[in-house]
Amino acid sequence: MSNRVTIIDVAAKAGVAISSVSSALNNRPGVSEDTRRRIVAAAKELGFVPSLRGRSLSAKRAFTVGLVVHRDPYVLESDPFFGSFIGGIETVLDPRGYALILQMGSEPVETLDRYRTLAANRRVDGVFISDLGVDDPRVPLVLELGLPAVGVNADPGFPLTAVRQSHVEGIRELVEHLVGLGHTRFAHVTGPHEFIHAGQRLRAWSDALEDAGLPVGEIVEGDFTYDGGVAAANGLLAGRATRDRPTAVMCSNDLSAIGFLGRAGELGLRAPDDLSVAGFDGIELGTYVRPTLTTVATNPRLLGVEAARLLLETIERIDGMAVADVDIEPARLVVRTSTGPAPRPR
Amino acid sequence: MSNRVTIIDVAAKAGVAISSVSSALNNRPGVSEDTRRRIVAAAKELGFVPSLRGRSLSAKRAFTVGLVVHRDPYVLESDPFFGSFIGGIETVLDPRGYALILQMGSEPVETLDRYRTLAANRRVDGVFISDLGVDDPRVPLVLELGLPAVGVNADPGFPLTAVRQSHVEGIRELVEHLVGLGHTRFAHVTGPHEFIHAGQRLRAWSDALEDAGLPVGEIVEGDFTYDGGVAAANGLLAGRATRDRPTAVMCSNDLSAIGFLGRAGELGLRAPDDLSVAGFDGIELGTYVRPTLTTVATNPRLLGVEAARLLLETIERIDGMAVADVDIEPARLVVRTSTGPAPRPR
DNA sequence: AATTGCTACCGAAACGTTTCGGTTAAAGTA
DNA sequence: TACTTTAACCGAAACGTTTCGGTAGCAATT
Repeated sequence: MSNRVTIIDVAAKAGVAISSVSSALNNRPGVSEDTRRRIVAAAKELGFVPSLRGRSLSAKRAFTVGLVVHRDPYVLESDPFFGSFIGGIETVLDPRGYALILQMGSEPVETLDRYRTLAANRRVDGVFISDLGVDDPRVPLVLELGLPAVGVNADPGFPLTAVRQSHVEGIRELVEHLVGLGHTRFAHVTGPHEFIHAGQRLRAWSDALEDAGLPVGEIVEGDFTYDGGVAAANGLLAGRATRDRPTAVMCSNDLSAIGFLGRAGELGLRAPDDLSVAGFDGIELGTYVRPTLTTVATNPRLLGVEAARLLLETIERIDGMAVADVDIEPARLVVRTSTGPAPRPR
Repeated sequence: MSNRVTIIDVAAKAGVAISSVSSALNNRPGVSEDTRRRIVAAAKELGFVPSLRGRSLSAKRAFTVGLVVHRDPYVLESDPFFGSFIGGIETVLDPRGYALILQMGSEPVETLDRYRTLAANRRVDGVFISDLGVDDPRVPLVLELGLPAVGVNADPGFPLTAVRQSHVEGIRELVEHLVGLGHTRFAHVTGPHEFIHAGQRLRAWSDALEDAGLPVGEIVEGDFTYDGGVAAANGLLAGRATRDRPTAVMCSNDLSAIGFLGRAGELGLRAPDDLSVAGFDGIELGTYVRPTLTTVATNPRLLGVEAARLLLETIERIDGMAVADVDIEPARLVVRTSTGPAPRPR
């Protein structure tokens, strides 16, 4: 209601030109220490906060970055990734005067349109691209739009700056863990094949098993949901003789592993005695369910922190040079109680 | 890179003044149908999109609203509310040219600061206030700041516009359901007492039982987490004689109910035979766990839709009049398999 | 004493809209 | 014909910054 105090008010109060106020408050040279102090005092006294709108127009920047998530509502609901990822982003954005615009598109096309509008009216200075798909259309789009962007967990050769957390070490550790426990019959429940990280996890799993000289075993496609884990358990376990069942199963994420375990229990198969099951993600829920879930724990918060850092760097880059990728520490195996020695053949 | 096309370019192309372009494109009167068509054609041909920044400065509006969530990371992680709530908000915001700024504060004080900064540099035109606490400090803050705001599931007498989904019908239905099954020993696991909705649910539960002429039974404080449910089960079930245990338990949310059920199972108590357990929320996970979870299903998406509608109405209100509250259809009982007939005393 | 160089400061333009008062020309009235 | 009304259109101000070119004043140089 009371009209906002502007730079003009500060200039009047300090008895200087508005350009001097601007210079003083932004630590630009060309203003004496004396008047700088006077200006700062006046600004403080008046409670001056520079208008983002004025600054935006002048600087040709929105001081805002965007995240468009495109997921099934349910997957999003129960996915711990975004909460922490966004939390991490925030810790970087906030002190630097940026804010995050979040949009959701259920359909991929819809998502693309969101990016387009975001770019068209310059609502954001840059965007995050998470949940990368194979041949993700958002990549050529942001390139065409000239919109600064950072990819999350991109494959090598990604044409934009990317932040990554390697899956391979942790999954290799998991395989070694299972092999060490004497398992020989493996299975892998993937995520939807259109996401590149589903493929990355499968590949790490297969490679590690091959390197160990063991058969890769069965591979069934899941969908990252609890129900997908249930379905996979039905396919891999139900109505099979003991000797035909895998004894060590990795699910592509924790939620589906928990679903898998639940269904296995109903079928009379208890982990870790009858079979071993591991997930991927490291969600908190995995520490509460029984058996507690062996998993490969990622760090979405740190991923968010680094992604935000990279994006701001890309945006504020004066020259057109690309910003170097960042790899955070790899995801690591966390052994809990859902994995154990391979059952003795009787 | 190619410089953005502005209203000036459109005016030049159409051979009119920029004010005419503005009038034409915003459907203001004072421009003939003929030139309007010419202007629209020119704008389209040039691919003109009005600059949000220019518009913002001129209109003294950010065309942005804010949501600041303040929750434990873990609660947020596994809480299905925000995904759907935000999804609902988006469907309203997007067609009206608004966007959502999401911020997270883990500490309550931090959250307050976020609101303050958001308001100070006028980054948003209004905010949502969700997860209302008792004597929530955000309420006096936004009132003091003159920041348009909408509260979610506020108690009666709330000084701001609010959107609500009543709990009482659904919880009453739940009580009737349990009473009809012959239960007589009840217990309730609350949410953290600092949230008003935890109190609202408890009150509805107690009132319904009282109205049925039955003892309210034990009440233990939970925290909305899986682990909180586990702890509550320990307190209510472990080491007790059958006749001292409650046979019907409502947990204040689904996640803690699932934790409760998990721990009960470990203690050798199976739902629905040995006891009945119900939750509140209606999360998808409840349909997958065994037994499937009886619950009172809310509609966070619709809540988001209506909250956004109300907020935009409040913002665009010319007169200072308050916008009327909205009540969406009450949360309803969904009976699944975690509740059943009271166990026969032997 | 005249010239140069530098610092501190100022004024105005630019960013891209919307809005408001004013001007023109056509149409209507006496 | 002379006057008023009205619609269509225009120009400029306003929104609140930053930036850039310019000027005044002073010390240093010749």
